[in-house]
Amino acid sequence: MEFAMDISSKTRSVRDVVYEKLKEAIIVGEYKPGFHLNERQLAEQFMISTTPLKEAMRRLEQEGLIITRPRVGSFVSDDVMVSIEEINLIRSAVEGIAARLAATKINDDEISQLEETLKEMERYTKERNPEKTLEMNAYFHKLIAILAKNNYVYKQIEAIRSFDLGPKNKILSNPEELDRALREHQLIFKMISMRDPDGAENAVRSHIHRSTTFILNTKK
Amino acid sequence: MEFAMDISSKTRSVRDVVYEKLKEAIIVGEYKPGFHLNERQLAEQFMISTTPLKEAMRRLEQEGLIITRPRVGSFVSDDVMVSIEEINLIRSAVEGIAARLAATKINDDEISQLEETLKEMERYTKERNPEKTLEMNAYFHKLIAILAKNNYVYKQIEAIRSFDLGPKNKILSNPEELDRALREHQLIFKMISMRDPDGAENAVRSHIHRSTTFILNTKK
DNA sequence: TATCTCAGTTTTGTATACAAAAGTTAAAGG
DNA sequence: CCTTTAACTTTTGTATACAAAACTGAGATA
Repeated sequence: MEFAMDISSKTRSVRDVVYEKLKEAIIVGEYKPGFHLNERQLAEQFMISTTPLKEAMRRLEQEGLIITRPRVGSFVSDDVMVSIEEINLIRSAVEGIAARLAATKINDDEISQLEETLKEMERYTKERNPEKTLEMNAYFHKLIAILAKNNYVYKQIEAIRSFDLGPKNKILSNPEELDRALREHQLIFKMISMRDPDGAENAVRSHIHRSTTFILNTKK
Repeated sequence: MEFAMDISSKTRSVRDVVYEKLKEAIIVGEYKPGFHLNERQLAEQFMISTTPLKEAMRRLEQEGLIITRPRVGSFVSDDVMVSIEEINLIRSAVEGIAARLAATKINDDEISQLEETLKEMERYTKERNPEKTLEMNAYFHKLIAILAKNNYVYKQIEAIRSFDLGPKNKILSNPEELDRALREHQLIFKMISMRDPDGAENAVRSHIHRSTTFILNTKK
């Protein structure tokens, strides 16, 4: 399976690596809200200079994960720990727009490509292979983001997805959930291939919303 | 050269100023899609070093406005010129979520604050003062973004809003449009103050959507 | 006691130097 | 004539040095 828009494999510059490390550390709570990300200290820890560190921090700042007070320092944002529910609200909204755009722009070749992905997902779901199914699940969503043909939308979705670091996968591996998700993905595909923007947006929104509430309810 | 003077502002750092300058230049089309943002060349033009320039570029990269190929350069993204329609789709989706969150979190003091803003907008609308009305319009939307109490959402909305640089204001100064917008804002306020998340989200979405199509239809 | 001042410390902001990768061109070899 | 290769050029990536703003705290003063 080749990923059409894989940007990360070859570009492993220091600034990218440290960006990912810092982001993960913030999201998993290793750096707690309010924590001072001391430039020199971090540079020493990572054994790098401040230049790539600064570049990574500007990206985190742009995402709202850290707040920088000039000449004082960068601090982990107080409301990084927005609930999974809120993050997924935004995700469902933006991915919904992606589906809408994809429905208006998709061509026949791309419909085949999307269908191929769906078929593969169906196969893995019937084989009860949760790992592969979830992998195809992620790719299906990513493909829609690509088919929106709007780099801004794509970037936003990737940024939001990187917040997912929890034990989500175990929950979603529930067989009934996999079947439900498959049916919803089939609906999404149908709407996009029919070039129905409203239908596509709604299908994605309700899918993400339902799947999120499922996770929340299962957790407790 | 012509940019150098503006950097004298002491309150903001060079990296922030140059970020805004570059962003505006990209949005208004001064730097066209595919244009190579040469680090050293730009640094010379702005009469600054490459460090703050790099930091600004990482923010633009994070936003998807430029694409950086390692050791090659940063280039204005090919699809920066997404139509005003697409930008506003995303905006309506994210501001819709902001309204939803605001409806679930708002307290009585904040309802008064929002009402105050609305009343001021009513006054200016009745006085037929388009400039002030639009100013309050912007503030009303911003206040909702703040009341969502989610820094991520706030940041996204601010980032999207910065794309607005067109002759939008003239179109929106149409008296009928101002009246229509006022009624819609009243509905939005009502929904949020009633703590109705669905109603609030729908009200914002349809308001932004209608107002956008009005602009598009008026333009031609 | 409370507040103001000012020097000392901390921390980031910016500039510059150098290293390394990618791109380019032209000559050599088939 | 086309392809390969290797030197050369261009451009970014990273490290380091220094400047400047913000914070801190002790001592003076009202």
